[in-house]
Amino acid sequence: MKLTQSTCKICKGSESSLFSCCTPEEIENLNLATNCSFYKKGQPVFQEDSMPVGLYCVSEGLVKVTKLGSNGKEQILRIAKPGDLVGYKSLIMSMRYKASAIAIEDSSICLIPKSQFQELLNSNRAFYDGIMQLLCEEIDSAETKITDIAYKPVRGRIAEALLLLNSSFVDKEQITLTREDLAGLVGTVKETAIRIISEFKNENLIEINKRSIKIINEQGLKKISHLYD
Amino acid sequence: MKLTQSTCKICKGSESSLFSCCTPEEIENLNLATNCSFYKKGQPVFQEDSMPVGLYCVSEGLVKVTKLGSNGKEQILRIAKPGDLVGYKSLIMSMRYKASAIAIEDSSICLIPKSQFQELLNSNRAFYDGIMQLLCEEIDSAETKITDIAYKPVRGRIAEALLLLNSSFVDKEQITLTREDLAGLVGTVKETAIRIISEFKNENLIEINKRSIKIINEQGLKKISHLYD
DNA sequence: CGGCTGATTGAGCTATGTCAAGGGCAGTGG
DNA sequence: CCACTGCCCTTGACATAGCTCAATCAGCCG
Repeated sequence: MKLTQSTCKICKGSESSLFSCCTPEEIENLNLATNCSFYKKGQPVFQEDSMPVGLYCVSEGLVKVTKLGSNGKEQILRIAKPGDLVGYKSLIMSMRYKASAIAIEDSSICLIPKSQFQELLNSNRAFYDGIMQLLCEEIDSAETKITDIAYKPVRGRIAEALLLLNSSFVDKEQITLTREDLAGLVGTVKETAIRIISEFKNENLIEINKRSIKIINEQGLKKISHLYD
Repeated sequence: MKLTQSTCKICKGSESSLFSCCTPEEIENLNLATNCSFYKKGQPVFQEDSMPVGLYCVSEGLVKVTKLGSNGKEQILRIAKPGDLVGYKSLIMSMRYKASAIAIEDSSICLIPKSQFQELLNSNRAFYDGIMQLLCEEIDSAETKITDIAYKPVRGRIAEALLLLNSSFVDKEQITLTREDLAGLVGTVKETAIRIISEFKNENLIEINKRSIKIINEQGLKKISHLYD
């Protein structure tokens, strides 16, 4: 994978990015202060219980945000893709991270220093509002996840996760997560995830090349995912 | 239960309340616009999928915020006690409620009209910051809940829930939730919750008078709750 | 070629859900 | 004051989804 030197303009470009509400000068300031680095697949960006020093913005690659559960299993809370911010909650609360972030692909990730972030928060109301929206969305998805994990069978959760992954990463059309990460995402173990994936394959809902999964019957998966609503 | 006519001063009094960062005039304005009503146990305050008209503030009583899961089981996302706000997320996002709120005790609940809420949000930075803190805390607790439900056995989750309930409702020292609500809180079914509660009773961790639960060995429960971390 | 990482598959086991049948207590109405 | 009714709570018996453990396989890289 080739990694270009990132600038915040790139992220501003992505329509989903929060930086779209920043002025050119603000972006320029960010650029000056911001520190982009490269993370190899598997490398941690930050760790649960450490203190945040700034806000991370994924420029290229993919990052999983995980929390350690009982018996050491890891629950994936969300997966951040280019343009996504990571670690803002702990930064806002000025508390230790309650989760870890780990690159699951070779990634380029920028660090916006805490001071810059706070300045933006203070000076740019739209930015502040945007962060608030992000927080609200995160609550929504967390609450949905709670309800799913509590009552929806693994089969339904995997179907749902595949659909979600597919819709978020439209560009690539292939889901390349490790089976173990997929399991962590829906709160089950590797083996169970694998079994269900092969069921889906046998039912012609998905195709598998090498490790990566391609959805070929979206409707079917949707039906399975909502079977129990 | 006797319900007095509420004023926002009451909520302002509770140190946890967000209104403590409001000026006396702001409080006075709220009082004028705010509309307090009484809800009988079991009565809905608002329903999933309806549009928010304002912010609810629990003055007396207890309210559960629930989401319907697969097969119609209800997951309790949180329980709001006097001084707590309910329904701010959907209000901020201007979206339909993603959860319902139901009184689980006879309650007195005030409705702050949407316009008032937004005005406060716009004019009082401390209030805005406070809401943001609330959102962050909610994410934290939701993410913890996800991880717990995914990997911690019911026994541990019930112990945890009892401890949490106990610490939030210090004044009453007794947990009076229905077994079914307790089950909904930790994502299991009534029968399982009941069985585990009787185990706890047999192990002298809790006492039961009538339906209500009193913790008599906090350390023991903590140990069970963290057995699997 | 050997070693490593991840994917698979099989065989059991167990926690937890489901179904069904009481039991107790509180409020209501005669 | 008693019987009735409607909540909850409780317990037992049983079924099964999903977890654990263990063995094997397949691709990949040095």
